Amino acid sequence: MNQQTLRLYEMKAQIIQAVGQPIRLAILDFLKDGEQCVCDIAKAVGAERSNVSRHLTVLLNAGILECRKDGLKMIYSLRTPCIMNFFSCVADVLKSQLAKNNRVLQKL
Amino acid sequence: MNQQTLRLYEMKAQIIQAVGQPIRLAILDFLKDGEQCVCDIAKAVGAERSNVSRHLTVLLNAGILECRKDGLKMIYSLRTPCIMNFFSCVADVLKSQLAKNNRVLQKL
DNA sequence: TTAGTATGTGAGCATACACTCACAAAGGCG
DNA sequence: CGCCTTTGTGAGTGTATGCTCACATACTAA
Repeated sequence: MNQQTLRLYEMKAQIIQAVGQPIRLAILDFLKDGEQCVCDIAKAVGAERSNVSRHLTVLLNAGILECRKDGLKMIYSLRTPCIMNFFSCVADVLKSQLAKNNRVLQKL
Repeated sequence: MNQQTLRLYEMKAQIIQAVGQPIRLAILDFLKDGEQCVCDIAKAVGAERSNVSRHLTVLLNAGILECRKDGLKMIYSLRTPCIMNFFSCVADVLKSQLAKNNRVLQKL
């Protein structure tokens, strides 16, 4: 694997990793219906404001979110809504995984 | 966010997180063309055998890979090839991100 | 059986990550 | 102006992650 290929994998991994965290998944799920400010996001996902702020920074740096300032508030929104396609893929894997577990359970 | 919803996000996050690592991305990319044994995977991605073995365990636990034993060798393969749909989504985000960076660069 | 190969795993280490607390900056409102 | 709200960030902490080395296990072949 050459240096350039590795770099590409690293960039892709950064994006995927940004999505692979429960609270950040909840944030994306909450934002799929439209832009929201930090305090409302924090209420929706049930986490500390400062913590949510950091999670938003991660998603911002990964290029998944964008934000604009509106008076006191910072409004965050999905920059690439295609990111939501992720979730159907993940749901497929999850279903397949649970189905396998069920097969194992039934053999007990 | 109730306990059940949180649990669902955690399960999804586990799957996504399993994919969000450069070497594991390389492994999946290598396996998309067919099953392979550990030593060949290690050669392909250019990492230590023991390290590759652990990465394979992560992907196995996430339900993304499956394996079978063939004599001395353990043969790994994609269990849910739909996982490859991930990558086109990621590529979209990456392109969009690079395009934005280019626009910023041109303003300098 | 003995030697060699493929694989997985315990131990240890360095780093990254998620979280909380406290505080500072920016803006709205009396 | 002073006070409150919203947001981001530095510092500290505990845990998770990725990696390597050494070793044990399982199987093949002479």
